Amino acid sequence: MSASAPPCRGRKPLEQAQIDARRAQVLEAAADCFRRSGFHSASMAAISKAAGMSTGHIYHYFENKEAIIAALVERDSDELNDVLNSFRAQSDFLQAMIDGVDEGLARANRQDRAALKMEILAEAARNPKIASMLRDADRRALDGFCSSLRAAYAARGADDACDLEAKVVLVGALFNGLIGRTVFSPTRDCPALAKTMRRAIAAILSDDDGAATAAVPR
Amino acid sequence: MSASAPPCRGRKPLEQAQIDARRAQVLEAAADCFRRSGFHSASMAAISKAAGMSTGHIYHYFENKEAIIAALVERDSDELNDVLNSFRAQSDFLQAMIDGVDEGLARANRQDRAALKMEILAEAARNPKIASMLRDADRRALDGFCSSLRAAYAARGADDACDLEAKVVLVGALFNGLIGRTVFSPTRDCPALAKTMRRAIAAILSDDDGAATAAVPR
Amino acid sequence: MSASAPPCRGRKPLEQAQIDARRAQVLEAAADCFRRSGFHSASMAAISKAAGMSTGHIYHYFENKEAIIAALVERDSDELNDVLNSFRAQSDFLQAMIDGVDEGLARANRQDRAALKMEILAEAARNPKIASMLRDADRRALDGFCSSLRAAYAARGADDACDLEAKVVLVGALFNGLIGRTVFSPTRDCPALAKTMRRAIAAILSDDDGAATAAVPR
Amino acid sequence: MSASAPPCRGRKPLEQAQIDARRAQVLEAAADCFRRSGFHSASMAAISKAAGMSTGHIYHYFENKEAIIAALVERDSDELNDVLNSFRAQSDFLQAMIDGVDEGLARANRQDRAALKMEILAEAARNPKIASMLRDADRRALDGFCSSLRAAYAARGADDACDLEAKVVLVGALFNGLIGRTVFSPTRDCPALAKTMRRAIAAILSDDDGAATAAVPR
DNA sequence: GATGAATGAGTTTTCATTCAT
DNA sequence: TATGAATGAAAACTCATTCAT
Repeated sequence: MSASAPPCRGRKPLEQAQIDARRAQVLEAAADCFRRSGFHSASMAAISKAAGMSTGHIYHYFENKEAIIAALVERDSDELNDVLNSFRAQSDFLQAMIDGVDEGLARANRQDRAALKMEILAEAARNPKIASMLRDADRRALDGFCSSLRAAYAARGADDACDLEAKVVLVGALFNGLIGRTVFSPTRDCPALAKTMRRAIAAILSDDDGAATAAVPR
Repeated sequence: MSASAPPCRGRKPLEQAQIDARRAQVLEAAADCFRRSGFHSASMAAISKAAGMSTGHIYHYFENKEAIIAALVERDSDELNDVLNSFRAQSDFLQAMIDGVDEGLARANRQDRAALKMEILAEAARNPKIASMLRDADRRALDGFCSSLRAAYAARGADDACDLEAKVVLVGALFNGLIGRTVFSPTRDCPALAKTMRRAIAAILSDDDGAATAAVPR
Repeated sequence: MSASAPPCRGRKPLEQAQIDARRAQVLEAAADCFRRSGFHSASMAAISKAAGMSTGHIYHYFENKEAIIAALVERDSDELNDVLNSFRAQSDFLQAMIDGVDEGLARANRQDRAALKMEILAEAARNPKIASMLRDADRRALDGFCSSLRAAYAARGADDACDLEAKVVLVGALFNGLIGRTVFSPTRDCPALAKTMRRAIAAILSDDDGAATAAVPR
Repeated sequence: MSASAPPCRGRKPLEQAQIDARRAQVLEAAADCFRRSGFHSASMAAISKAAGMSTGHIYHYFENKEAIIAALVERDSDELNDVLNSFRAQSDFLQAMIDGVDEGLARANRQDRAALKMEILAEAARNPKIASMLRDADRRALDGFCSSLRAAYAARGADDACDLEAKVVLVGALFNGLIGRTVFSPTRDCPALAKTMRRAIAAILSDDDGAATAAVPR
């Protein structure tokens, strides 16, 4: 009400920054609700309450509930790109991936993130639009990792590594599989896990695909 | 479908076998609906229609919707045990795990199974009862794999392998991570993936935790 | 079907006595259920369980749920007649009514009877058929009491008492009002109540309607 | 009906008065439905239709159906207090009670009130929450009448009347018993009843508990 | 006579969405 | 911009009743 007092700038439409802030505010609230109740059991009333605004007003920022879900999925998908970029910023991309294990595990182990991730995957299984978003984000991340990896192998003088995409997919799967566990059984901090994980990643990324590797260990 | 009960309205007290068949019939229908729409968007009306019986009648076999979900989760949780047993039936447990990769990938890649799995994990994130069921099943499977693995290592004359549980968890994560991908991007049949997967599993299960392994692949 | 088997006493239709016994069995069970849950919240399933027979079978003895209710109302309505007859069996009808206070209070104070009575009255308010049954029973009881009272007054040499029906109605109201209390607040055994009650009934039944009686006591 | 709120869809935050009016509107509609069909057979759809609003909207004003019932019971319970207060406003409390007979009979004889009252008593028999509400209201009314009566007796120079509560209970029972009759047989206006009623009440409230009173009327 | 599986309409309640203010 | 009252179409679940056996 009195909040609409003009800053001398008249009754101009809220600047884009304002709008973005509001959207972020809703998104944050929605993420909380969705984590707790899932996409479909979280009511718009609950979201609006958590966001500190009226139900009706949310519809100024999002066309409907599905749009909120989509925006959240988008936001979540961006995160992997951040990780990619942080690896790229380091001198040795390969080593960065292995060194990133500890932080990766810590992320995988956060209940709230895990819950939302599972919610998103479940939604993707039934909502083609969401599936498509995930597919695109996945494509981008895969390409990014592959190109950086290719460069890393080259710098190391290795042959152009074969089956790069399969490698990246598997490293990703390792983390995502752990995220899945988190929802029912958060892993306590575990050095053994990190160590074994590093070894697994190293094995996946290594390029010597000698026949022996498929044999039983020792 | 596979229901051996004729669709006629039998009235003599159903024998247990009959009852079980009916329950399975409902479960099958429910799984279908849940895959398509998720636990909470699939209506009892849809399930009953798919099961070929009236809404009301479903409640003769399941106390409520949640009970159907729980039964499905139970059924799904049993599957890993079947895998464990099939490995145990083979002469070399370690090799069996590695040889099982192809079949495992095939399983992981089935859309319908993946969708239901994600639905279950998402539900676990918000429903403590479901989480607890998963936790129990996970515990049982983990214990089973660990004890068989321990025996396998001993037979091979290896030291008592350290961090066994971490190893098993990671191998599981690898598959579950791939299942997660399946919902948005089913992997076409891919020999490279299988090969890399075998190498990864071998590396995880191998017991030489030399410091070198944590280093970047040559 | 086979019920039409001819005599020889073999598969004869159940004797009337049998049928009556079954009906009574159902009625007893239904009364219990109705007391606990009311006419409309008590399910046929609950009644059949309490009666120790299948739901379907109840419909051999009663056309439908309403018929059970009606039969119960009928049964309940007969009770007042029993009281009337017990009074008539005594030498002094008037005195019998006053002496009956203690037993009457005891009856009025039984939770189960009170609950059913209120259920019946509530039902009568919405179900004309039940209302009509109550009206008829009430008419019969009223007439019975009035005629016995008239005889009693005559024997006592009193004038033909005026407003007999009003008197009887009021005595009845006294008891029924107490029954109403019982559902929320069963009166502990209370000599004061009985004493006051006797005085009230005596006053009601006494015929000297001197102007003074309408005045304030003392 | 008496709702002062125009049927237009106002959207500014309703003031308390508005809210109260809406609640009253729902209550009025519900009372009508309950009288006709009873608490459990009256559907929320019927109530909302009678109240002129959508089913969903009723839940803005009442948490659920039981809350509506409870509110109605509360409202009904308040009425006896009004009667008490009107008696207290008169110069002679005892006389007021006796003079109040005509109005009391008129009240007792209204079909709609009687139906609702029986519904409430029946509900109390199975719903402890309602029973408790009735118990509390009864307690308050009893205490109120007793204290006023005690004062009246004292003013009159009578001994402290004994068994006051029993007296009040019986006077109440007299009226409530008549209300019970009303549902199946509304008493036509009847001077004889009123006269006898006054005599009964006078007898109940009078304090001379001579042994003679328990004897048969001359 | 006796059973209880089966039906499907009906119940209460929730919720995304709209829109007058 | 912001509100929240209002809608009405589901949803899960219950239940009287039927009827093949």
